[in-house]
Amino acid sequence: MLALPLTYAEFRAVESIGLTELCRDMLADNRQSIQIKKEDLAVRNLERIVKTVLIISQRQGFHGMSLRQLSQQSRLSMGALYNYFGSKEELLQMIYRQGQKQIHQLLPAWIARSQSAAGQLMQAVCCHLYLSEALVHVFYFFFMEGKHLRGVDQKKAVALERSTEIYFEEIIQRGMDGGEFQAVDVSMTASAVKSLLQDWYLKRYKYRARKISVDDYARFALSFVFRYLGVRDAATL
Amino acid sequence: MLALPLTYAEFRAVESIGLTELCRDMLADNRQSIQIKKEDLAVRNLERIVKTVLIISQRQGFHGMSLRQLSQQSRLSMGALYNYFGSKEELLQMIYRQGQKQIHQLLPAWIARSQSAAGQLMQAVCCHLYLSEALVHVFYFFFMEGKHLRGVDQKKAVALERSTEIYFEEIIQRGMDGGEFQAVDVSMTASAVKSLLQDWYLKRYKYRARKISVDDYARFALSFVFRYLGVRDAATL
DNA sequence: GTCTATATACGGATAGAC
DNA sequence: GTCTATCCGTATATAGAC
Repeated sequence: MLALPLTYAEFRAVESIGLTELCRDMLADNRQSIQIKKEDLAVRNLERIVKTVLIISQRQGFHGMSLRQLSQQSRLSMGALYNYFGSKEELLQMIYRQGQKQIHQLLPAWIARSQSAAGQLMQAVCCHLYLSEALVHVFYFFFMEGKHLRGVDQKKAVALERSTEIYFEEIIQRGMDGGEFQAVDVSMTASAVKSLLQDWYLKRYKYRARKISVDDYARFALSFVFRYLGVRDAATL
Repeated sequence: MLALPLTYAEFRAVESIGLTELCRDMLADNRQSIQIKKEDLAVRNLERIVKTVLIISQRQGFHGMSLRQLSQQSRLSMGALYNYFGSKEELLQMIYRQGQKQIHQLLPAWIARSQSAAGQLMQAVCCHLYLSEALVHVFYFFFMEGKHLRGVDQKKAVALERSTEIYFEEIIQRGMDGGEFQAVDVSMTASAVKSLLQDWYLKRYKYRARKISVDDYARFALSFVFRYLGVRDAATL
């Protein structure tokens, strides 16, 4: 049995990640366009809004969600909503940009905590899975709605997708160069790893139904990839 | 280098799969609700409609597509459109149901062409990849819009997803029982295979940019999985 | 700060001319 | 069979009362 460098519980104890924190940052980054003065109130309402957006979008897509529906389910009037964003499109962008920041901040930091390529791969896989677990709805939203963004935001979404893949490419390449991993197609392997990680939040309902925890999944994904990379006794890493 | 049981070119030569064929079937299955008498004309227009729906939906989602937009881009008037479907919702269902039929018909037939578990796994992976290559836009549409279906169709979508996974579970289980594969978690492994197959049509742009052909991808995916299953010389299969 | 009421545009859908 | 014109509901967004 492969030993994880850190469990989800440990991760959560160290990093404070969640919708509340996300919304606090969101408020800070959009202070000029959000009218509300009282900090607490603003964060609380913003969280209600974002949470509702994520839930409705998961079922109907962001396009399919009307602001009336959002207003009813978040129990904020139409007028009140417009104190928090200028337009429906802007709301989409706000959520999107905030989520992107999280990944950019966390992933490299956690990778740096290990020296060996195998260790870094474990850190990266765990960090990505745990982050997507803490913010499942956000990640799911990203995947489904990212394609509907336009202009600059569209480019940023593609760039984010690419940049996380590059982290994996670099680790795999370093592992091959250092003799830890056997020779493989680096970009294809990184791509496969990414697809496994995405499956976790795209098929959340499935894994929940089967009572697979994120720790279970991390162990499985890592052993799957390590075997391909020819890492014999991943158990002792 | 792993030898594929069949290439994409060979697959296409045997099976006639494409949007035209899909639309011909679609017309046959909805003969009562489609007003148009002339067979050829109906198929041609239906294909224009479906093709346009898939393109617009890929960018904006089905919800985000207005029928006016569909009318303009397909160069059929609003009135004409309504000769081919009764409502926007019905159009979605028509496309969805037709695509489902394809998978249910093809996958089991191709799997049956091989005896060994390893052989069946190759057949299943190739068939799934080639089918999704022939109908990329349809598969992409399925994944993105399947979540927005309601009622019976929602259930059917989940059932389809599950049924293809079961094909893989069965093959892997049989391979383990027969000693061809080493012991693994069957459901997790099948799930991982499925996620690799989905990546092909979900990230089509990426692989096209990198000039990875579907044959390349099939070889990679199979070698990745075979190594996990402990199949030593997949090259000679 | 939050609400209700409303302006304005756009959505799906249909009727009826050609 | 196809088109144009139009109905009518609902969408986003805003103004102004409280």
